Amino acid sequence: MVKPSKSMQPEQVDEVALRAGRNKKNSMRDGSNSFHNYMARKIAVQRQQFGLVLPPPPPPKVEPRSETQIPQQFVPKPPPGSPGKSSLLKRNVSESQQQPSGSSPTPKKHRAITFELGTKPPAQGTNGGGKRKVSATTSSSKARSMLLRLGKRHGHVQQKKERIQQLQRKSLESRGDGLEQKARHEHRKEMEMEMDGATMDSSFASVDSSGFRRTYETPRELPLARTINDAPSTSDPLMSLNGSTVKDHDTLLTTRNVVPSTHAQPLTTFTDVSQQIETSTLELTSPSVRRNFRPDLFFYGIVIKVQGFTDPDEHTLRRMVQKHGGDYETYETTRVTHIIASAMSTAKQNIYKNQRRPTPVCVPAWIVDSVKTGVLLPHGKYLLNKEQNQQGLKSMFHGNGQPLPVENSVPKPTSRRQVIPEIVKPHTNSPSRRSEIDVSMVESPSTNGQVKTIVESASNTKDPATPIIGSKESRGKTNTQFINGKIRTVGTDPSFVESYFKSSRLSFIGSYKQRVTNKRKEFHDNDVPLIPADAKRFIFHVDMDQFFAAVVLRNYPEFRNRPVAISHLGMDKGQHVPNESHVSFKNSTSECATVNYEARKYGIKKGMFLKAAYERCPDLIVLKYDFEGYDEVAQQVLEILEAFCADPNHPGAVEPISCDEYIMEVFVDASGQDVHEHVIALAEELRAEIYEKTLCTATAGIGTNKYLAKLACDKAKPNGSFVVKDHTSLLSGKLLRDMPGVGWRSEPKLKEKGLIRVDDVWDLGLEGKRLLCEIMGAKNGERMYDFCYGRDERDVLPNAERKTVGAECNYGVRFDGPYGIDHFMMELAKEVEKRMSCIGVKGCKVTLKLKKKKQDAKEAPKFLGHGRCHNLSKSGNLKQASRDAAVIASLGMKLFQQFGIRDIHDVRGMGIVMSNLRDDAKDTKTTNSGLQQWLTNAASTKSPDLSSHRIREEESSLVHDLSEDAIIPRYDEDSITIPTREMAGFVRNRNDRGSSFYKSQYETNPQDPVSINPKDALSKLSSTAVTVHNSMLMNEKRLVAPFHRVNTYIEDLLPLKEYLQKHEAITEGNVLSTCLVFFIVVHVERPQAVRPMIRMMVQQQWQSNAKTIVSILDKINVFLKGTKLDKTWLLGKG
DNA sequence: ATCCTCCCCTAC
DNA sequence: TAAGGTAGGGGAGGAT
Ligand SMILES: Nc1ccn([C@H]2C[C@H](O)[C@@H](COP(=O)(O)OP(=O)(O)OP(=O)(O)O)O2)c(=O)n1
Ligand SMILES: [Mg+2]
Ligand SMILES: [Mg+2]
Ligand SMILES: [Mg+2]
Repeated sequence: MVKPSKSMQPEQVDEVALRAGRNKKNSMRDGSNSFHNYMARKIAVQRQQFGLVLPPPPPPKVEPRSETQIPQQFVPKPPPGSPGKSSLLKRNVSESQQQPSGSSPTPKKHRAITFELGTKPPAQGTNGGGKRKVSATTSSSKARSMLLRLGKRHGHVQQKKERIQQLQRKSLESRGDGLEQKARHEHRKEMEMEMDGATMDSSFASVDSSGFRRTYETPRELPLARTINDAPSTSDPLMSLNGSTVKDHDTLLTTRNVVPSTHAQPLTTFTDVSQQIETSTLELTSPSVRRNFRPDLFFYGIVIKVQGFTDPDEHTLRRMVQKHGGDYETYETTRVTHIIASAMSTAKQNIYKNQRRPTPVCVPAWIVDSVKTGVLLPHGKYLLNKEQNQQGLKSMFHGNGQPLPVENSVPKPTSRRQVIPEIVKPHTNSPSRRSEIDVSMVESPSTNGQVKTIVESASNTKDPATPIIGSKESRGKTNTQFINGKIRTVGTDPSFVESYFKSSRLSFIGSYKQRVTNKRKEFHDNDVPLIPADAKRFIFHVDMDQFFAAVVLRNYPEFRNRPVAISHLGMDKGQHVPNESHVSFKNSTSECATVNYEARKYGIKKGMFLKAAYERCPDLIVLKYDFEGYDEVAQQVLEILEAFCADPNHPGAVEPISCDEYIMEVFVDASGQDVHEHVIALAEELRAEIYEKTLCTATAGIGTNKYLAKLACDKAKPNGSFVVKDHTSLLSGKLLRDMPGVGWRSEPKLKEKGLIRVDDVWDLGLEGKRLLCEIMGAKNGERMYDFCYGRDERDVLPNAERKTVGAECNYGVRFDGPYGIDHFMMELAKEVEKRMSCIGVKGCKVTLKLKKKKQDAKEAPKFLGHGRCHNLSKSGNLKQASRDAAVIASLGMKLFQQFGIRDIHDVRGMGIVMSNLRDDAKDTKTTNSGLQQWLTNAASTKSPDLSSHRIREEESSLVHDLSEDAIIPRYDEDSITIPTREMAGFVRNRNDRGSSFYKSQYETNPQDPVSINPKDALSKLSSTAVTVHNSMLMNEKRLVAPFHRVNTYIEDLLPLKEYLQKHEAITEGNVLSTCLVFFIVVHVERPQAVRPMIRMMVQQQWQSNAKTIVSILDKINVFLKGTKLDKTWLLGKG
């Protein structure tokens, strides 16, 4: 059994094992002692200096089930025998003991490792399929020792292979009966869909549009044996007909996003020229440059290496290139796209020429002229010894080999300008103009035949605007149920939509997160204390128990131990005796939002129809929603958590997930004895406070990442807390269905391939990963695979930027009254307008969502539900950002007509979603530049909101200046040998998308040693900061980098830094200045998270390197014009 | 290669 | 009779 050794993080074990195969050959060969030593020390150093990012030290051998079970005197325990913690625990244990048939008796972990060793495709290389290359580096030496320890297990490889074949056979077989299985699944689906008919018992109804969406949870026990009368045909003639209609409209009304003219950035005088020229010189430019996002970064995607003596010198060239978005390498790496040289021997030139993808060798004038012109000039005419190289290179790099006019150097823009419009015009201008909707168009034009159908079907009400409300009131049954003798629907009740949103629980929980984030923004209360430098990072996942029920039950203590469901049919507030309305439950398709744990014993699930719940438990107590109560409790909980995070003893940040769920990132002092006990104590403190203040119980799960925290929370539920010490035992037996990202659609697909539990993925190793990617998609598959090994790199984002605002209504949509589509549309638009003005945004893009009844669909199983529908959507753009309901509705109607709906009664739901949002404040914002804000905010430890900031030119200049200053070599000439090219950073970064366009195939082994000048090494360190900077600008289109990404880069640099320091090739001062620049230059999502690193360095270095620090600060202060940053800022308060 | 549109899926 | 929303991630496929 491979146990994490003392020096190894438990979480890293799997990673090491995973990478062992990849690095096996090299690491076996790598005998470099210093390298090995370095690696051994790396963890310790990392923890010391950047400790906040690492998982906790290995626990001292953990019993799988010895998790902390804190006594819960202060909260009511679930009633004895309830399916609470103990029984959940039991279930988990039994699951974990279950071995999938055919699995070997070897402990799972071993099997996973040996498998990977045996099956790793050798060609994968160091890039690791998007994995961080640091980890690969980190792993290699550890992997080596690991391999030694594992050596004896090589015999298992063969065994493993047989096992794989066996499994493959199995999966083939199951594919055979997979047909049947699939058919069965389809069958079930159809059955559910057919529950349209009142004939079906619809305990499990709740099926959506395409009949597929279930709103109840974990419907696993759904009986499969039921039958239906007829299987509806899968094709829908009406639909295809409509499809073609839509297409026709499409060509007429195609809408295309057009960058408004106001979008152009204030740039050099070359701006417009450059945009045009870039279009015409595509073959020379990275695709990204084609975007007019930042035309001044015309070197983006270009990576130069300067060879020999040049004029201007290497340094100047580097600066020029980086300033305009390009990059620079001191040595030849795979990233290099162009060699810059004034002279070169023929032999050397031939080397470049004979590469599989020749690297062009250009004269420095290419850079100089490009900068002068402000555009990326074709390098063709700047090739060194042009005549010699022209043939080969031209065909390589110039597509159709169009000869580049020699006189096409500097003043060419003018002559080009005449040519380009002919090419550009038809592509961008005309179609867009046609499609844009004029904002001034406010009148609803939609009174054509189609829409009029509505009115036809209307009852003969003369004045639909003033319906006689409650004419049936005298009957006394319901005051609000009927209107003019008809059931309230979108068609009969003019304010149906408005009141609907007030009563919809799903609308409530769906909009909660945005509501609360918005509220929090107003408070500006993000004063987060500094994080201790030696802090350890934990994620707390806090989820309220049976939330909707718990809140309501505060007013009904007598029902606490009775089965309770929350539904609209619940008894009135204040009423404490269940009335005889039980009879009405028997047929009710009202949904139970949640049920308490007592009711869950009966098998009642969240989202179940009331009639199904009642069937399972006739004693069920049904209570009404209390939305205000939910908001109130949610706010109390949030306040408690935020206060907790503001405590300097354990600072952190809260990300709201929903009204009853929060994720906290907490930095905990790890110097104490038992960290795990410590965090559990913290969690219990929190839970006690939550209960005291809200009388509702919460559950807390703690882990080193989001997934593990969630896992812990699931395990601890209800009313408990749990910290993950050994994630392997926790993951063992875990159903994949219970993983985030796996819902009711994916579950059967996974099952079909034999993937049911995490163990199944373990058994299959990389084959399992392949399957996951195949079923779940590349990204999700990869993520799930990582989850299976307890890995999760998702960042905690307390203030995620909102991208869309929408409102939809798929309930009660029947046009059986005076009000038609246009009214419905306007109601939705008004709702959207309301929501947009709440947060102060406008939008450019309008998306109309439509539910259209399937032709063969019967009446919906749910009362006034939508039944089986086609889900359609169509979008169009406004010329100018707007939130005006009339404008939105107008475009909405246009889009609606494009659907070509024949019968208005087929419409079962509609929604409007606005995107391409722009902040109202944007226009008036003439405040500090982003970098100024960042620095100032960092000084006051407030979280800046720069999420949509675009960097200005002077900011880039500062970045580049600082990065240059960081280079203070100690020895100018001596070179030093770095054990591997990889460590020296000579490997393409996974995020380097820009250079892939050229991907020079200069073959090198990343594990080869390489000799470099320390000065260049440092230059590499600081230029990485610039690389991040440029990459954020071009790829993310925003200034602020996610924390974990920055961390990745830091980790990338660590080995090199360490090595150089160890060999005294650089001074501490060098490192300090470089790192300082790095942190200052790279704008991180939450500056308070990186501040401890800065603090740490400054504290250590102040004595010996005050001069360096002061000079950096001076530069910043000049930039800030007034705001004074001094040592105190770097060191933090006190 | 990248963008855009339309769609599916998931979570609460 | 009841209130099946909301927002984001991601993929396929076509246009550029
Ligand atoms: N299909 C669903 C799922 C949830 N909710 C609402 C009611 C829940 O109370 C609340 C929170 O969802 P949870 O999944 O956290 O469920 P509970 O808090 O009710 O129970 P648990 O103790 O399992 O967390 O969201 C809902 O209305 N409909
Ligand atoms: Mg909950
Ligand atoms: Mg929850
Ligand atoms: Mg799941």
